Amino acid sequence: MSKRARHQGELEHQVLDVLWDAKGQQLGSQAVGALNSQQIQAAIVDGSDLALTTVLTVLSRLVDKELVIRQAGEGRSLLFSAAQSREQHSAELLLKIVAEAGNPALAFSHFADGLTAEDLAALRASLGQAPA
Amino acid sequence: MSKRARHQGELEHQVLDVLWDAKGQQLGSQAVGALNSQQIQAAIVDGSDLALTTVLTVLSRLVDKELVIRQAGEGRSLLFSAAQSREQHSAELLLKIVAEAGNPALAFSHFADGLTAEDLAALRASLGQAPA
DNA sequence: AGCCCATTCGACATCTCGTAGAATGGACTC
DNA sequence: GAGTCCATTCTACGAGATGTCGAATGGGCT
Repeated sequence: MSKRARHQGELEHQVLDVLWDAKGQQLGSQAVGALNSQQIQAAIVDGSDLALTTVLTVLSRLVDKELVIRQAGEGRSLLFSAAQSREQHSAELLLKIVAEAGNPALAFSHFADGLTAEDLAALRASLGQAPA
Repeated sequence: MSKRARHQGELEHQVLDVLWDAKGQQLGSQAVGALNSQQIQAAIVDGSDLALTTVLTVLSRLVDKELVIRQAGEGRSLLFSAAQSREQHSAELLLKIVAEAGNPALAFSHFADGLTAEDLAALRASLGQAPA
């Protein structure tokens, strides 16, 4: 049964990725990127086919963490969708780290040093500064 | 014995904090903020006194993660020090998140929205001096 | 009512982390 | 050189998080 597994949180992350991608390309349906369990199962790139129950277990754990929203769909099926966009989630993590940083200013300077020119420009832009 | 503990990674974080503080106030000794196990044990604010072996176990785990550096000290004692400053560590985490963010620009704008005015100013300042 | 299938429950394995006693080994003493 | 002392290392166990499912449930449909 147990198939030498991925790193910690890997599967949960993969599921979130699927949901985030779905949310990203919403086609107009009012249900923003909501997918059912089999669609999620199918979308997980992981070579080995995971049991549907495995996907569902992960999904319910993500719901507990409030990272995924579960809503009723057609018949007795359920639809899952990411609670936030991938970027909102990233921003939340970013903020959490800044909150724990002893000296934000110093952390920011190291951070800026490590960013690519492209990302740096994007950051400046989002801060409302002229890019140059 | 087991004192139903802290959250995940709490102790490791406390130990890192001690080491980071030590690194911050280096007094001139060439050994940059290096402390021995008992100094670290004593510095951990945690009300309950942890066994020295507990501190050592955590320390070796941190060494494995390359977050702490272990060097020989007086006699058979060992000295431990943080591999990076608290802020460098924060910056690394920040960069890792940005690397995983699908759309950095979008993530940055959400990030900026959540920052306090103070942190926002600090971020602007650190970007201001960045090379173009 | 009976069958089907989506969902939920319950389980077990592994890994991480907290926590620490027992064992080991080098340094120092006599 | 043997004995002692103490820092370090080994080994271990409990709990929580996560991966992974098979079995049990339950609602809807024929």
